[in-house]
Amino acid sequence: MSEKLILIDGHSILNRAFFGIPDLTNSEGIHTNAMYGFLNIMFKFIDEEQPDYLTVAFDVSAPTFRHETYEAYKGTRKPMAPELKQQVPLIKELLKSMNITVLEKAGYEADDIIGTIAKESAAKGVEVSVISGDRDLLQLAEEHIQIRIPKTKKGVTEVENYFPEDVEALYGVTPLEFIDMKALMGDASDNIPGAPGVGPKTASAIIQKYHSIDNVFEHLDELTPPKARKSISENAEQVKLSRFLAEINIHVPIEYNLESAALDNFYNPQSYELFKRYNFKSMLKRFEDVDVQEKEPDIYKNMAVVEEFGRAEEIAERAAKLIDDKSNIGFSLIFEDKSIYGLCLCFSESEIYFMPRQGFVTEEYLKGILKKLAAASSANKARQLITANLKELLWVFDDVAEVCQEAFMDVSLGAYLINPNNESYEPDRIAAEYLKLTVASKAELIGRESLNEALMIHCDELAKCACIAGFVSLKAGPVILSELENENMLSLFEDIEMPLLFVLYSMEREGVRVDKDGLSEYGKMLGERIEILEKEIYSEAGEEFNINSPKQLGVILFDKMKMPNGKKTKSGYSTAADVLDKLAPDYPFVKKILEYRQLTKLKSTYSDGLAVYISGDGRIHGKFNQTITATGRISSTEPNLQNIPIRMELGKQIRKVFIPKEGCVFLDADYSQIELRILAHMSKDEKLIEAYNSAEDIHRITASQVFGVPFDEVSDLQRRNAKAVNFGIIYGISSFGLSQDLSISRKEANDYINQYFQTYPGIKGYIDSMVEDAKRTGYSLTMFNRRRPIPELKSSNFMQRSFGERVAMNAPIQGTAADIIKLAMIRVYDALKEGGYKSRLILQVHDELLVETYLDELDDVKRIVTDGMKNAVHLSVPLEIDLKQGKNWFEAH
DNA sequence: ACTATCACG
DNA sequence: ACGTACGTGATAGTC
Repeated sequence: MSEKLILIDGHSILNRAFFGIPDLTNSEGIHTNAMYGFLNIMFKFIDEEQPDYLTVAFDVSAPTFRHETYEAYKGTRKPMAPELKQQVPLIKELLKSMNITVLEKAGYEADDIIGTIAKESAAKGVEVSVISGDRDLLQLAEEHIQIRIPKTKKGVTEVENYFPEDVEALYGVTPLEFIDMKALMGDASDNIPGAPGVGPKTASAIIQKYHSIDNVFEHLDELTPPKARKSISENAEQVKLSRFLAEINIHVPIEYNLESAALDNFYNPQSYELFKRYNFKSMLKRFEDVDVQEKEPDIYKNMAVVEEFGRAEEIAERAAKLIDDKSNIGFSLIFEDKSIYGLCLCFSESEIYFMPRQGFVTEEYLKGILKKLAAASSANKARQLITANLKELLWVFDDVAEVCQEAFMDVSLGAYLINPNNESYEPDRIAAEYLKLTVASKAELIGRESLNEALMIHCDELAKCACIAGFVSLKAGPVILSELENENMLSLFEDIEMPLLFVLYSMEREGVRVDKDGLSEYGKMLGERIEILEKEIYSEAGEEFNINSPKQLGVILFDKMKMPNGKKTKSGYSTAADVLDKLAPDYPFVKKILEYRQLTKLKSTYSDGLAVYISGDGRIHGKFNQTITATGRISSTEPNLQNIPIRMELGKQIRKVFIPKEGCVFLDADYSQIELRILAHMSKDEKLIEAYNSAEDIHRITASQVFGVPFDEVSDLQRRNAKAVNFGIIYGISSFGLSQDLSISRKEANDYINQYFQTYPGIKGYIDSMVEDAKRTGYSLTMFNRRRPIPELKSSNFMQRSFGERVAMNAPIQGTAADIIKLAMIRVYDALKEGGYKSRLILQVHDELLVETYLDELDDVKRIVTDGMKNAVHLSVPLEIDLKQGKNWFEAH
């Protein structure tokens, strides 16, 4: 069995990966997609071929040229995108850390190095695979050298393999003749000019006949077709130059020791660090068998699992003393549902204690320790108890935490404020970002087993997990706080987000009552209608198919029934509602599809979907997530209670099953056009401010002013258009988007926008300055200093950059609205608590609050909600709300 | 795991 | 010339 060598054309594969993989960024903002794609391709070939040797060749970054005129060609090349450029040195570093031979040589291209080594090695009897993204290298193919070109099609990587016979089969010429062929046909991607007008077909035919460029020139007179003859003779110099450029130099004077390119210890602590840093999660499992954990901090060495009750007592005492001394304590709880499995208290790097529940150390005991510390720290108002994901663990605290709010600091929440774009704010991510420390994630330590099982199997892992969280919280807490202070976000953190955490917890705990029977009846009704529709659809289609499958539906509509293509295609036909809407007037069948879609959506997502979340108390306790959105809004999951139907009549009916408990009514209040009012305020446009101060109907008055008609004479169409422009402004206006929304031409849309800006000159200036500021600083800011970094603004990609600009216009407005309703929620929550009311805030839907209100408190609560919302902040326009009450959510909204 | 679709603000 | 409105989450189908 002969030995195997894989040679990789570094830049070519990196380039392919860059354009083939969507943009990825790690927590430091480093782009990683090209590296990720490169490694994927590399691993694929290594896994498949199991080579003995591996070498990657790169061009030297300084421009190299072999010929005077060559410089000119290079010069016309587009500069490399900065997102790709920054990854070039990083991938080299990464490969070197894996002990992979990386070659580059000034004055020579990667092609030349690869050619030289491939020929040399093949001569020694080694089987060589050359991996490249383009076909330049086909000329190297010979008996023991194959060229392998990976191509990504529809997400699947296919490889084209070329031995000499494959080259001949495809081009009709030998690999060496391929050079001559290329000299004629040129190669735009490699800046080889060739003879204009001569394409692959002609070039192949000519070379098949004459075999070389020299011979071509000798027989120039007899060359056919005449067009090619003319082009080649007129561009003789250029063709000769092309011949020169196309040929790979296989005599590069480079020292290459095959033995040192042997595969050796890819997976080591150093490369592990880099894989973690770049967040190549799926590849980390390749490190499994290797002991790479050594480089982790001394957390494990310094942690102590406390087995004796007496020792636990000492630690509790020491903790109390530290709180008195105004020191911080990092802590974490291991818990599931409401039961505690252990508590970690971390006082310093060398004092990390984990107290598992056992013997005299009962759940109550552990809870008691925390409660005492919370009470003491609360009195200091110093947020000395630091942890991650505080809201989740409030469930095991009973109500104590709520009265000790100022005892706590949540590092996850702080890290979210500093950069809300991150995927998660778990301890491992916080350690990486703020402590430059690699620690194991919870998933790595205990996987996705339930804690009960984890406890039996990996007690150690559980302790490690707790200690990491405690340690990271203690260490990262002050770092995050000082960062918040530097960015003037301390007030946002302490006065809005931390208090809100307790409000959200209370809302989760209260939940919302749902009429289970009503819900199942609603589902049954839907089911019956779905069944009828289904039969009709099958009979009209002439066959049974899965209506829910866009693929199958597309075939039925556009192939079988020959409806005009909605043209929107990506992986087949688009069957989205806006496409079907256009077909519906002409095809009753499409109307049925749309209705079927609507009904099945309601049944699966809402009727059946909600039912499984009703708990024993007859209520749904959804989660309100505080660290998800980039703009500062909260999000709702398990289930999502922020997208319960309301726009369509049938869907809206489901709100009738959301009911208050006995003796209560729902009080529902929503802000009226809060985002537009914020726009008026922040832009300081006097005309807009005056408009909103004088009228209720914002869209109508906008129409009146923009189109210059009296308020009472605004037509419905004018109002609709004005409304669309208003929304457009908030979303980050573009004539295309507006034209799409209103189904008008881009030009008309542009006219509307210009008219709007003319009417309100302050708005134009405002949104321009928002974009400008964001471009300068790299982030946008809300009224309350909430920031959103917008890295897209620096992108070299037009589409991404435009997206960044729209985000820069939208984020301050949407974010300020989020700030304001958060303030309102805190005000309402505090007022209810301080007044000793039993009524509770239970839902928030971005600009709407729902309060389960006791009848005897109704008047007071109305006042509290109205005041809490309207006076959350004072803008230069009033904040109006619509307040309604009802015996269910349908009535109340 | 990813895509298409659709529910809400 | 590029190809789009901003922000979310759940479900079903497909790979």
